[in-house]
Amino acid sequence: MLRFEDTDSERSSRAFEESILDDLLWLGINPDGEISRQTERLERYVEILFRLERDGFVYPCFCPAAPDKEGHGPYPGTCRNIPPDERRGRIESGESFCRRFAALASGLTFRDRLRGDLTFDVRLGGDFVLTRADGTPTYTFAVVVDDHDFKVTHVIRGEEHIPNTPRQELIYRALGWEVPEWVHIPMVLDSERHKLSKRSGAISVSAYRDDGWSAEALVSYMATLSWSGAPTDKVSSPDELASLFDIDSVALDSPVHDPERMRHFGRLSMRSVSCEKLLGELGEAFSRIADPPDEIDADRAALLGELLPECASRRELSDSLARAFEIAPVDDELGNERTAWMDDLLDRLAALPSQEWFTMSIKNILKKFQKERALEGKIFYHALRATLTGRDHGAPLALLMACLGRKIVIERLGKR
RNA sequence: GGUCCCAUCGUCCAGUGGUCUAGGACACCGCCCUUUCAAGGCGGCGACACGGGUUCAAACCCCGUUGGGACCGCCA
Repeated sequence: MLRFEDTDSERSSRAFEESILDDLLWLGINPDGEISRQTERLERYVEILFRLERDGFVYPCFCPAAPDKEGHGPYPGTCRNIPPDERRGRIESGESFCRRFAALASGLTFRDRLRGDLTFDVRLGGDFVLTRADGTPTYTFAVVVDDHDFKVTHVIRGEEHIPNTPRQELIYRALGWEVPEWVHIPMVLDSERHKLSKRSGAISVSAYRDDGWSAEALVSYMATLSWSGAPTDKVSSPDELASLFDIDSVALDSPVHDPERMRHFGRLSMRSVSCEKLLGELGEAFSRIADPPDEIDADRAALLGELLPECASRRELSDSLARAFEIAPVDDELGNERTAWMDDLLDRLAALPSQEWFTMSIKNILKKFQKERALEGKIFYHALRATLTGRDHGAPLALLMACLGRKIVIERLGKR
C-alpha cells in the first residue's frame, strides 16, 4: 500500500504526490494495495483523539507555537496543570490551542529489531503535539492510527525516527493497541558525512531519470547501502532484490553515498542494452553530423559499442558521442602535426566514393598508405587523429572517420 | 547544551571467540592486450579508532575514552 502523509497543508500538494508516485513506479516499486491519504481520514483521528482525551492522556495547550528556531529544549509542560475550569473558560473564549500528549514515563523501553531494547526518559522530550491549533493531526499521531487501522506489522524507517518512537509507543500503549515491530535503518550520508540533502548534492530520482540512468542501476546501487546481500557485480530488479532481502542483515552504521560506486552500476546496466537499441535512441545525435552515411548503421552501432563501456547513463553516452565528433580546441603541439603526406592521404580518401565510406574500406586505405610510405604507426595515427579531432586519443580512427562522414573528414583534413 | 545511535581498507560490504599474516566490490596504481583512449584479463597498494578488562585465545564479549552522526518543531 502507499500512504501520503499530507497533514501539513503547506508542504503537501497533488503535484508532489504525482511526482512521488511517478518516481516510485519508474523505479519499479509498485504499490499493490490501495493508496491512502491522511487528509481523507481526519474524522478517524478526531475520534481517537477524543478517546485519548477522555482517558486523560491529552490536554489543551495555549502556548504560542514554537518560539521560532533556537532549539531551547523540550516543551516544559506549562499548560499541563491548568485547572479544568480555566481550560474550559479559555477554550470558550475562543483562545487558540493545540493538544498535547502528557509524556510522563521516566523509563520507557521499546524493542528495535536491529538494535535491541532502547530505553528513553520520555519526559526529556516534553509533551508532544497530537493536533495543531487548526485541529489537524501531526504525523506522530496520525501514523499510529493509520498503522493500527491498516494492520501494519513492521515499521521500517530511517534512524532519525528513533527519538520519535518512544512517543508513538506511548500512544499505542494508551490506546491498548498492539505495537508493530520497530526497525530503524541507518540513513545515507553525503561525502561530508551529513544527512543527504539538496545542499549536499543529493539529486532527485527524476533528475537521474532525465539523465538517462536506468532504474535498475539506481535500485541496485541503493541496495548495496547498509545491506550486504546486494549483488555488486550485476544490476538486479527490485523483485530479485526483494527475494534476496533479509532485514536482519542490515548493517547499523550510516553509509556514505559514493557517486563513483553508483556509476559502476550505471555502466553495468548500460552494457546490457544493445547498441542497436541505443542507436535508435541516439540517432539524432548522429544526424547532426553534416555528412551522415546512408542507411548503413553498422559503423555507428560499433562506435556506440566503443563508447558505451565507460558510460553510466544515456546522458553520458550522448555527451561522449558529441565529444567524439567535435574538434577540440587544438593546442599548438597537436596543431602542428600536419605533415607532408597529409595531402596525399587526403587524395586517397577523396577517391573513396561516399557509398563505400565504411570503416573497413577506410581502414584498408589507411593501412595501405601507411605501409607504402613506411610510416611508423604511432606517428601516422597520432598525426591523423590530432588533425581530425584535435585530441591525442579516442575511438578507433577508421571507425571514427566512417561515422564522421566523408565530407567532414575531407574538410578537416584539408584545412590544416 | 541535553538525549540517543554508530565505529573493519579512501568508499560500500564480508567477518557473530580460534579456519584472519582480515575477504570481496568501487576507486587508485602497475602489467598484458591495443595505432591512442576506453573496455577486458592479470597483479598491487590499502583497514580491525584508542585504552583497559574477560578468556588458553578477541576484529568479534564487557567498560571507558575518542571520533562521527541523528534528534531536541503546532515538519515528516
